[in-house]
Amino acid sequence: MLKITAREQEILQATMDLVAERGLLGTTISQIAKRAKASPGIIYHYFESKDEIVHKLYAHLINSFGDALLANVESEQPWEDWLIQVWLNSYHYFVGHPKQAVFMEQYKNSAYHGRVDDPMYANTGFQTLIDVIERELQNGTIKPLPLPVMYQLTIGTAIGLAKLHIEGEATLDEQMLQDIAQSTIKTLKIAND
Amino acid sequence: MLKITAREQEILQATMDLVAERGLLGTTISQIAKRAKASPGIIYHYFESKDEIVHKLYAHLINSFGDALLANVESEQPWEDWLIQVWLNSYHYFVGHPKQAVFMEQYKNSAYHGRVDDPMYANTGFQTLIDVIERELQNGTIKPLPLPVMYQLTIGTAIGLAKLHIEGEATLDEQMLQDIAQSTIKTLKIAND
Amino acid sequence: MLKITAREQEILQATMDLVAERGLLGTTISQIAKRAKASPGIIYHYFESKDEIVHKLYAHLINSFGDALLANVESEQPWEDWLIQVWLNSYHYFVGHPKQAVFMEQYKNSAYHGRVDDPMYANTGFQTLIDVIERELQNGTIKPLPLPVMYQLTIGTAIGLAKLHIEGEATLDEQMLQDIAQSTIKTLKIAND
Amino acid sequence: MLKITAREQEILQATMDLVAERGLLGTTISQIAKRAKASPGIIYHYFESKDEIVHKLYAHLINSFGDALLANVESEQPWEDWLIQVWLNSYHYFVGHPKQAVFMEQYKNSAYHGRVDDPMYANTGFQTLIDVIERELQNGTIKPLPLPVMYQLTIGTAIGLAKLHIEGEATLDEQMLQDIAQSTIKTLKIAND
DNA sequence: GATGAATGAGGTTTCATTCAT
DNA sequence: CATGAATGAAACCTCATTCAT
Repeated sequence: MLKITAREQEILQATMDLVAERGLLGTTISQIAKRAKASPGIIYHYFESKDEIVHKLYAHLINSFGDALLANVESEQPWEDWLIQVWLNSYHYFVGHPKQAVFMEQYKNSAYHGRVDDPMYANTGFQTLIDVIERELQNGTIKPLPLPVMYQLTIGTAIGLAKLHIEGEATLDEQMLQDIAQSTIKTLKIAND
Repeated sequence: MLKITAREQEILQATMDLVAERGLLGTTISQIAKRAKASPGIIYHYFESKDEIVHKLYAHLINSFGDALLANVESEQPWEDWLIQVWLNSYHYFVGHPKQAVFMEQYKNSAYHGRVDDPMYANTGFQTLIDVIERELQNGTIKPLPLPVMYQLTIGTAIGLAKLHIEGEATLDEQMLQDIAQSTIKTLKIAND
Repeated sequence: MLKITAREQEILQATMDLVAERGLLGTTISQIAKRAKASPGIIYHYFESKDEIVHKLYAHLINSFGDALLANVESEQPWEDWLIQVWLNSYHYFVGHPKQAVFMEQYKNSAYHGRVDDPMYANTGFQTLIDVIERELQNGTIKPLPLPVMYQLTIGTAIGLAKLHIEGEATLDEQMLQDIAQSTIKTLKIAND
Repeated sequence: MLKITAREQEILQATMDLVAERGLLGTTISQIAKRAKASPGIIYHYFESKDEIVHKLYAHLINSFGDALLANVESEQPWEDWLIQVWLNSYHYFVGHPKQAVFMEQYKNSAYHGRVDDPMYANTGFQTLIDVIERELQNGTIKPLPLPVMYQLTIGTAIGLAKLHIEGEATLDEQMLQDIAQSTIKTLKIAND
């Protein structure tokens, strides 16, 4: 786990806020400095480049998201209930953290993404998710789909819906969410009747 | 429908290729000119600005995608089969047109998007899709969800999976696709047993 | 005297109109072509360059102004009355030809001016004016001032006032004009009492 | 009164020099940078745009000219003598500051002028001049002419003559100047005999 | 005569990064 | 640690001029 000083934290925070407002390329080092009440020069004392700021911020947010995935889930739950809770956690995380959502989306659609390993897979939250899925694959309870496909069919859908909420295009009540979560998880399940 | 000359077509094509390679902001007018075997100046004979190129290209691709949505679908089919076919069409369109997919994704996550009306809703393919959904909403066969939510749960999922394919992260055989398509459509359906 | 074809006349007219609207450097060959219902290419059949258009237009307008100077003046008049009439002619010419006024002002404050001989001195109207002044200089009725100074003190003032009218900053009735004309001419006169 | 740093002063100075040599539109940011021994980029650290440089320079020069108007004038003088002194000040200011004269002329005949309030009227020198004129208007000693007309008939004439001097077309000795100044001021005066 | 697509140098402006203080 | 002036490459865009048709 990276150590992050308070000053670095302020810089990352300023970056996230600005990217949420103006996009990744609309955000300049000068703006970050001003927002973080710092000078452009000092930014380079804490970070090597704009790239490093962006990558570290992404890694930071991925960690934060990974932790949120496991909130309120208990390992003794049946796997379907467990996954539904993770699904809901994804949705609520992004709805409750719109700036993070915008930043991550910007990141993934930028020249930054793909140039370094995605730190998502180094996160404990995701690892736990992967572990559960692989266990159930071996138990023969879920369809033998590639992991990214499963991720897309579940968390991907939750995030997509959260983005609709953020953009004000559609809001869902808790009942509907539960219903949709159940349906999407069921897509993975091997029908046994 | 806009008339597009051969020269304009070449410029749009060059733009799409480059954006697929380097992203929207990584693509410059000079590069477009060089790729289209033209001079930077002449670009502005055909288009008013880089913005206009990008918007027109997006509108063009949306049209192309909208047309593809309705390929091989017949109006007499039961709506579930109809939608499944549209779902599969979405998937295959993006798998078969990866550059288009990358461009459209870049566009939606850029400062360009949202500054003009999304031409998606003016397209016949999408209109037909919307008509079918609204008809079934009135027939009481599908859940009363906001349209964007339905779009996300169906076409959104198809596109997400196609992107995985494009990025080489996961490939699905036709059998799996059919299965997933059926499951995602079923998410919309009101359970009647 | 230059021969000017109808087509050339149209181009010069379009140029003057546009310069009056947008300034000398705000006027492009393309705009001139469009306004003259021609193509950019054909402009270069009639003129060597934008410079030539501008210079020829200026020469043309200077001629026109020079002719206007002598309207309604009769050689038998006393020289003061003669000059007053010329003064008024100057004023009324510019008030009645605001586009010409704007163009000539733009021209004189541009890189164009000074690079070629000012065609003003080759014009019959101005020559007559100069002749009258030099005759009176020899008659000892007017002060021995350099010609440009006399021009400035008389016609220069008239033009300056006409510009105020054109810009809507001040209008003068005929009575006032007469009065001012008389006063400015008197400035030249040697006091003989 | 705006604070202007030494660096800003250098940039404005370079701009004025270049405009005097090549005109307003013939002067580029690169040239200004080079003349001010700076890089093009740093210009934008001090000014928002080329426009801002031009407007600020004009405002600065107007102030300087306004101050010069009142040099050596004493409020106890009869108004005619007072105005004659102001007239001579105008003339000598422009003769002694030819670059300023060229710049201001360029400015007034450009697209820059008229887009912002003319700072001339916010200057104490001009205000004092206007005050004196309005006072005498009420005293009934000068003709009821619009202010711009009076300005043209007096200061406008002085500036016009100064320009002749700058362009090397005509020089006037102090005696002639006094004489001309007296005559032009007399044009304003109501004849009382 | 006439068209209008094409060129390419050059304009203004932006911004990640450096460095003297 | 901290500042912010400075750099300079590169972006978008304009436009006088040419030339194949």
